[in-house]
Amino acid sequence: MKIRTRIAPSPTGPLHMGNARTALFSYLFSKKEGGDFIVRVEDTDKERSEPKWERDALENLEWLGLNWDEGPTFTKDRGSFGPYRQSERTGIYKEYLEKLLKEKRAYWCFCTTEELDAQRQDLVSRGETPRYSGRCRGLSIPEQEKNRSDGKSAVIRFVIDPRKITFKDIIREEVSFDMALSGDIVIAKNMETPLYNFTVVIDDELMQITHVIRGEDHISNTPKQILIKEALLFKGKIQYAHIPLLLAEDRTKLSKRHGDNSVTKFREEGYLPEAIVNFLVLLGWNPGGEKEIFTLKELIAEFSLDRVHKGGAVFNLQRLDWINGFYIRQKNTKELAEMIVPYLKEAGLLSQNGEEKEFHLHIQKSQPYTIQETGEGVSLDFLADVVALYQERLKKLSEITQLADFFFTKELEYEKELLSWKGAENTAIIASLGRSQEVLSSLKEGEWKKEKIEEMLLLEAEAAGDRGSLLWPLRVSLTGKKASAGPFEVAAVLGKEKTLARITQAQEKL
RNA sequence: GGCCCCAUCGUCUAACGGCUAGGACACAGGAUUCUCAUUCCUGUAACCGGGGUUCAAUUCCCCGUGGGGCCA
Repeated sequence: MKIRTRIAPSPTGPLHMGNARTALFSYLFSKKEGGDFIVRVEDTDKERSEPKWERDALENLEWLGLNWDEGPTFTKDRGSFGPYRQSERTGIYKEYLEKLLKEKRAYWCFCTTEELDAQRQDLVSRGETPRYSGRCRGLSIPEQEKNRSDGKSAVIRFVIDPRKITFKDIIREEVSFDMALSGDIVIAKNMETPLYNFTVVIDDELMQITHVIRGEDHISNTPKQILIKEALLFKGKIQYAHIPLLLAEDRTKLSKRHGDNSVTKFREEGYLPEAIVNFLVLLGWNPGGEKEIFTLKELIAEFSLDRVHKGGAVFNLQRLDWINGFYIRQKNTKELAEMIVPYLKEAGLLSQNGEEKEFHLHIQKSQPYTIQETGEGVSLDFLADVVALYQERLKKLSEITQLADFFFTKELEYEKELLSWKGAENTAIIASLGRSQEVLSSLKEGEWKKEKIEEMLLLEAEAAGDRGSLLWPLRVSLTGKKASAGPFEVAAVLGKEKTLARITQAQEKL
């Protein structure tokens, strides 16, 4: 039988990292077994569900590379299991609701909030578990009908069989719950508004889901769902795997309370999808060996639920940063150049031809970008040269604007004291910059290459005895920064004219 | 409060009765170096506690303790 797993995001907010990890585990498990991965949108909560959040979920799953075989916007084959939005399945749920009602496995409950509170208080005061008393269960169908036609507000409750339910969890072995401790649960607000524990059972059955892989926070819902499934006489065999939770620094479940953990936010900050996938999969799963860098493809081959942990895992940003930096270093610079364009644009450093003002129009095709401040046209190759200098320094793409802004500005702003190497006086600095200028001026246009620049400057620097006395002021004059890429490569990318101009500007500051 | 789950360095984890308890991130030191980063060395750092079982327990069992989740 074909393995079928699903991820069931509810579009009431952005897809977050916890959802993404659950989706990843589900995806990897099904793909490893040659099965199908399904996206089902759980949008029964009409007030809080919004199309934009569905879009957010689908876009991010796609961005992470977790391509689904069936889902609301795409279906591989005939799509006989759709629709994939719960809001489009109310007719289906209604049938099953009617069936349960007719067979008295469910009933209308007319208890008011006040009455329920009172019942609860009573049980608590006697030291018992607060749960629904079952008061409305005895109502005959005509009584129920009468109450309803009287317009009394009501919900539909499912009769919980007070048995011990034991199920096998792939990760936790046997788990059991004594359902005698649970009252009858609400499965629908009305015929058109079924609730989670009910819809999930129907959808998993009808969509022929074989493995439910979800967060541990759902483990206590499982016995309820099993009871509903039995009441509906569903035949599908479902295996459960409750994966450990993603935790924040304070070791509680990662949530909005801990800040924005949406996938979109990480994407916008410049985390790479392969880094996020690699990072998330190692939270709760380990491959057995000491290898820790994995592509999605490798993960499909190696993933196994047997090696999933039971305890929750803290979401450790430093480790994500390290993995992300690693993947950034693997990219070729052309690719990276394209990836940093949005950040440079966002920061107002760069614009793209044809997108804005008409003064861009005369710029050549080979120079599709324009430096905002100077109006100069630049090529992708130029951006590749820039990003190459910072490739090994980037933890995330967004950092490029802070690190390499000096390539995109007319005037550098920095304190003149920064030019001083080991407390050197102004006259010494001016002289040092003068020597750099002299050396660099002597280079012909064709010689303006990093290697040649380095060779010539190093010669001069060695003569000075202390390299820093020459190189530090030079580097600061070009970048305006305490920390940056080296002066040779910066000069090479900057070009002769700008390099010399910046050295002069530095001297004038002193 | 009830039920359920969990427990190895700060963090992610390896170990499936016998090892100086391994790796990675982070941190500290060093090498390279004008700075930062990369890279390469080195170091600090963990078996929650108590009982069993066993020749031998991080590992198996029980009880605590601690943490978490769900329901209310």
